[in-house]
Amino acid sequence: MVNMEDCVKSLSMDHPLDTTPKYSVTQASKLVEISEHTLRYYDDKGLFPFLQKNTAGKRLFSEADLQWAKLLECLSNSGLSIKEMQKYVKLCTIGDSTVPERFEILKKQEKIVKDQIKEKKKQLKLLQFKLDYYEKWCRRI
Amino acid sequence: MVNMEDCVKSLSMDHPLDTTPKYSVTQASKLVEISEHTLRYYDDKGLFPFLQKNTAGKRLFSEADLQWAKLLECLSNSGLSIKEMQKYVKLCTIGDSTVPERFEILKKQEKIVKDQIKEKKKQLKLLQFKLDYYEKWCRRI
DNA sequence: ATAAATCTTAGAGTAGCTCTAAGTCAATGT
DNA sequence: ACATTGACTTAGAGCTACTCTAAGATTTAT
Repeated sequence: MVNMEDCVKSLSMDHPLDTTPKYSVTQASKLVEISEHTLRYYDDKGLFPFLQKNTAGKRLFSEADLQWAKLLECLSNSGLSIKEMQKYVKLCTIGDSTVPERFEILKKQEKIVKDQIKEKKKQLKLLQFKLDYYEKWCRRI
Repeated sequence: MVNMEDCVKSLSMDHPLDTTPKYSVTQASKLVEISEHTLRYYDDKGLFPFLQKNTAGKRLFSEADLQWAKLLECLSNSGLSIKEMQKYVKLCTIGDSTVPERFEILKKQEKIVKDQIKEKKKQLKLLQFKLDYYEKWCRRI
């Protein structure tokens, strides 16, 4: 069994990983720029396996949880579904034996993001072509 | 009042614009790589203002419609909502007087796509950092 | 101690597809 | 000529990932 630190330590380059509960959902939301709704939604879906709650049931995010949130956002934005993220979380909680499988998941996402960048560049070109056309049209009047 | 050609001619760089109805929804879908469902959905939403139907009510896409579909896809992928696309379509059908407004819409989308590319690059970096970490971990075993 | 702020949950609402079902129509085989 | 096939139509249901709302609990400020 593995802990939060193992899951996210690759994200903490310079700072030692801090798992002490510190931030309310509102504070966390502001720090990671993800809506409170989404943070709660992700937690409800089990995507914060190490998130703590105080006696009153309030969520308390640590620095490590914030880093983890950033990874979730990255995976989601690159097209991973909630279900697939749940699977990834599960693999993380199982432990080191799942590293190769986790590697494959991220490798696949890496390719997807690369393709997305290519697509975005195409979109940009198309928009700029139209803008250029409109600009010329305006000058010709 | 403006026609289909005006709306999409900036997209037809080398080829003369062809507005003759040619392709069924299935054929069009394959050509532009957008699902039949989505093409019908966009048409139902009024996003193909010049799309023709034959006597039996079947949609017939011209080359110009295919180019237009590509633009719709681009706008959608860059984050424009259906409502905003409907507005853009409306401006196109009104005519030349709306070119400045259309320009502003596309200019805004250009900025958005540029930001999206930056975001994607950040995501890629994060994934590659994790991949690198996993790789090192595997070798260390 | 009362009011305001901040949190909780369950569940409804939304956007943009995505799919299904039931029916229409043209082309082809017998 | 007529049935079958297959590609199309529509209306509307279903899905995903949020996004918001309402009702209630707890903390904080006066």
